[in-house]
Amino acid sequence: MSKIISVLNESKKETISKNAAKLFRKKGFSATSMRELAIDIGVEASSLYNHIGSKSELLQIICFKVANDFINQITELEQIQIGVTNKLEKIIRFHIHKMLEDYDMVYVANHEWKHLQEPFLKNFLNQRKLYESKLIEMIKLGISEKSIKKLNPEVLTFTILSAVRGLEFWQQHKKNIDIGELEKTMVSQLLTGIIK
Amino acid sequence: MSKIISVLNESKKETISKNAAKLFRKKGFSATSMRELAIDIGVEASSLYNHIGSKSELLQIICFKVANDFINQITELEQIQIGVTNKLEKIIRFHIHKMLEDYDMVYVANHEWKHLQEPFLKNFLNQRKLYESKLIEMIKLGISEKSIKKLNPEVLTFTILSAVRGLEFWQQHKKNIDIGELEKTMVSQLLTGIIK
DNA sequence: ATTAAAAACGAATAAGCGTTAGTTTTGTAA
DNA sequence: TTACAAAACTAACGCTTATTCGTTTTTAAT
Repeated sequence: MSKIISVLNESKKETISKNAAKLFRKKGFSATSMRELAIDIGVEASSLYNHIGSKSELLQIICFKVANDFINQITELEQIQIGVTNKLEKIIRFHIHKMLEDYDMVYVANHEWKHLQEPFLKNFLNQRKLYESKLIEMIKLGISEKSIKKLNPEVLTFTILSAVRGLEFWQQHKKNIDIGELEKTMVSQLLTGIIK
Repeated sequence: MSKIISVLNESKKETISKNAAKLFRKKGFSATSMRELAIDIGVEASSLYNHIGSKSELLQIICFKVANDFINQITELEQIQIGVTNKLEKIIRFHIHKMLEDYDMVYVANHEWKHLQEPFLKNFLNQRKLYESKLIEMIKLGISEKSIKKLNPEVLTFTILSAVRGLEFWQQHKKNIDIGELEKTMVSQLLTGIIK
């Protein structure tokens, strides 16, 4: 019928991936069919296979794109010579912006990674673990420098990660909550608490 | 072949539901087949339908069981005459214990509710919204009483909820992290922050 | 031992799935 | 205009899905 329409400088594979991310987020990976995806793009399901290898590949593209973005950011941040507290603030803000810019993909990477096939599943979990351990090390450093309270570093890390990964809620409250206020509140809450 | 084995005072429907929760958590609702569930229970798939109405009903049972538990807890808490800060601490601890006791069900209610069919989907989201708004009201009260910092109450609420909903991580770190330490750390972190 | 209900079974159904094959259309460059 | 490649199409494959049906087995009470 029609052709796959890509915006400037975007490959057809990218177009398909972004549409897939939208559907995977809304309906879940397993509950999304290639025929649905095809309808959204305006093409027959079989035509998609001129551009992609499999449904599973789409999930891989999404998950590893997100994983790489976060790994790259925290790796850059490790080089910079600023205090641990400042680094944590930057990480929180990065998560907020990422969730704003690439909502579908970040959501899918957070929620649908379990449907990755081996060896990609193991690979993804390693990336995730790497990110977590970098963050844990940061917090341990902060504790030894006495800028962070002496509490369990793993729990501190996972609580921050859970909080920022849960930023999906913000998509439903976009209209009522300004992003600047969102950032300010979350940074303040996670770093200095909520009690006066 | 064999029969569905139920432990004391547990109906067969409950046995099936708990096994379903375990599978839904591990593989997701859509990726779990009734045949797999039947194998886990030790029976043919068709036999399950002597006890349940549909696969969808299993998800309903799980989601609303969890929703009711949380609604009941916060409703009880509303009656009690203690400070807002104390209430928040109790809520955080309740989430931790719930995640410990009913991990599979809580996980499924948090992650697989989108596969509920109408009108159950709307109903569930209403329950969720009710819970959230009760929590928001609590925090607003705390702000007006000046026991809580004057920050956006919705963001404060969703950050706390995200943090406690993300408690799944703890299941993978059971061995390394004591539950008492977990509670102490999270309560301290969410209420008074991490910066010294 | 007889009977009735509960719960198991195997087989079948219709629908949907990801994917492939073969063919036709479309776009592009010579 | 011709030729070639890219990308669309239709049709079909083999498989899995939730669920239903009719029947048989098991359980429990008389």
